[in-house]
Amino acid sequence: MLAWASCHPPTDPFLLANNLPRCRTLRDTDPLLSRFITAGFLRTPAAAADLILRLCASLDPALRLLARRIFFSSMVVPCNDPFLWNAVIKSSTHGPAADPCAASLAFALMLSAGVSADRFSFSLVLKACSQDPSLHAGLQVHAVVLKSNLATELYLQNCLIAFYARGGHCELARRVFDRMPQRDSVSWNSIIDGFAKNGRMDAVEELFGRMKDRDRNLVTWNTMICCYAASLGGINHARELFDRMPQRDLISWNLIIDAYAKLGRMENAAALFKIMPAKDVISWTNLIAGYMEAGEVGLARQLFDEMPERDLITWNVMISGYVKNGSFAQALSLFHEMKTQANLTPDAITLAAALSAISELGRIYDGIAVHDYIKRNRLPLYGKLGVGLIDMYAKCGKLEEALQVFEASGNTVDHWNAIIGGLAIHGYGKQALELFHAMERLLLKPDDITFIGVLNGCSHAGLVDQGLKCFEIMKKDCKLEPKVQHYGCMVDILGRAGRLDDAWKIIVEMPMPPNGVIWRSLLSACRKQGDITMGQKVAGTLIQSGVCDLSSHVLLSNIYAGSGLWGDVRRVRMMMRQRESIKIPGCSWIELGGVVHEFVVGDISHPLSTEIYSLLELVRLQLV
DNA sequence: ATAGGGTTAG
Repeated sequence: MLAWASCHPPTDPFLLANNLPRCRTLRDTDPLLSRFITAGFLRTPAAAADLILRLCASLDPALRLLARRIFFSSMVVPCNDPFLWNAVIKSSTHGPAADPCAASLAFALMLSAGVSADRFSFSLVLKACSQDPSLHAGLQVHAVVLKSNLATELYLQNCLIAFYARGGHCELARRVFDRMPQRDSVSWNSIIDGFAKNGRMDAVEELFGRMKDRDRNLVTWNTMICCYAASLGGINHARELFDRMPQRDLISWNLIIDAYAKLGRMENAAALFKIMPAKDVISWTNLIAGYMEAGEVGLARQLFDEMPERDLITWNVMISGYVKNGSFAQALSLFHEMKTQANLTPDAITLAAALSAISELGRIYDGIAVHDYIKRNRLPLYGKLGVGLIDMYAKCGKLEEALQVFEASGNTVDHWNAIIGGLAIHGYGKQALELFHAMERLLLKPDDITFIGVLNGCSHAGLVDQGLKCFEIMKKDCKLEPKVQHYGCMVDILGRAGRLDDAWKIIVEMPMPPNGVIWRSLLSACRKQGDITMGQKVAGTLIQSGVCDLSSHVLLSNIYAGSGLWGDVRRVRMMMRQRESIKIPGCSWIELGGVVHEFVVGDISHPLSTEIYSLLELVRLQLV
């Protein structure tokens, strides 16, 4: 418990807070707390209550945490007024430093302190409970509602419907709804939205049909547009509703335009965008996202430059849009522009997009800078950020660092996939396999991406039996249907081991048509084994199926060359010339002294090529 | 930052 401190005329708490370096953790706020005490903010319970209220409303997470700490350690309980309790609960429910557990805890403490909860307390704590996937806390709050004298209030019934609907328990929401003596628009809208979000269109239609026309308001119509837009083939129905509704607001327009954009129907989206009466940042951002998804990077950029204001989501859409379309350099330059010019703080989505651009470009120093930023700001690694970091370090060849991040971050399948895949592409097949078995021991369910990594690792490390075994585990134990990539890995594994007939068998027996990559993988195995008969058989099939391209010709001619069949080499070369194929050279990069050099395979004119080749040779020797 | 709530859009 805090002692009530001696008096001093209170000044502004935010002036005191601003004079300290930015608080990031509860510990950082300790000096601030002692200054609050000496300044007299905790002189009386009333003064303390005032301070807590102000801190709870702050946008600084550390200050909100401090408020809760002062509140709980001093037990400022002003008679039976729930006002202060509600402020504390709200500070843990909304905005920065949101913490559903703290909200439920405050609510429970409130009840045990003998303060009876009011309508605000219930609605706040129910909102906090809906973040928790388990129903436990929420069901208990429901019981407290029923025992209180507020059980019959329409407003609280609506809160309960929203709580159950948000958690996906629409049948329970329906039970509350059905037992209500009277309902208003909010009740109807909440229950409809609950069913809509769970794909229960049958219930949505039934409920909407039963609604009286005077109960249907703008929110109802917008909710209906939203759920038809999200359901398969529902766009025309959504448009019908949009045209039929009595009046439309900005949300209605944004919903219908976004529905078209999500389907890639950009001409419809753009037409409506042009005629809408007012546009906000969401309208612009949705249209940009649609163009990015459709691969129209230029049009997206044009809109981005044209729009009056951009927020964090706009920048995120642009940066991840560039990444999706393979424009990694543009993604990175926009990322830097965002920090320097837009004065916005990147969030986990921005950083994850930036990391994937960085790993594609191999810009390890940018990657380390992002990692430092994440560490400085204590951003959690359990989501996409951890995965992005592991992937970035692995793709840049820094496997030690990748493993370190892996150990420090969350343990979702995606984290495991990133590290297993990273080890695999660098030839550490044994380690990839070990991690795969560790995953099994932890009863973590591998997915199809996991197996691409594992099989890839077996292929690179020549682990034939283990590869075959994993393929069986995938089908039998995990009940996963192998995709064309998995069959490709198997062809690779068998081909490298010289089991060309088995590889051939995989290709002809797989349930989907083989692609060019898979044939070329076998063809290149034929070249390595010097198996002309199989090589010709494969090449023949390739040419017949029309997926034959230049690299297949090159492989075939190499097979002949390897066996000294120079006549056949000439024949293939002739075929290549006849098709007037243009050689698309292989391209790679390497980093020397912090500068990334792009170079083209076979391009002797590159000033660094000699150096690069000797370096690559060194790397290869070290790996052996 | 300056006193609280239930339904709709990225």
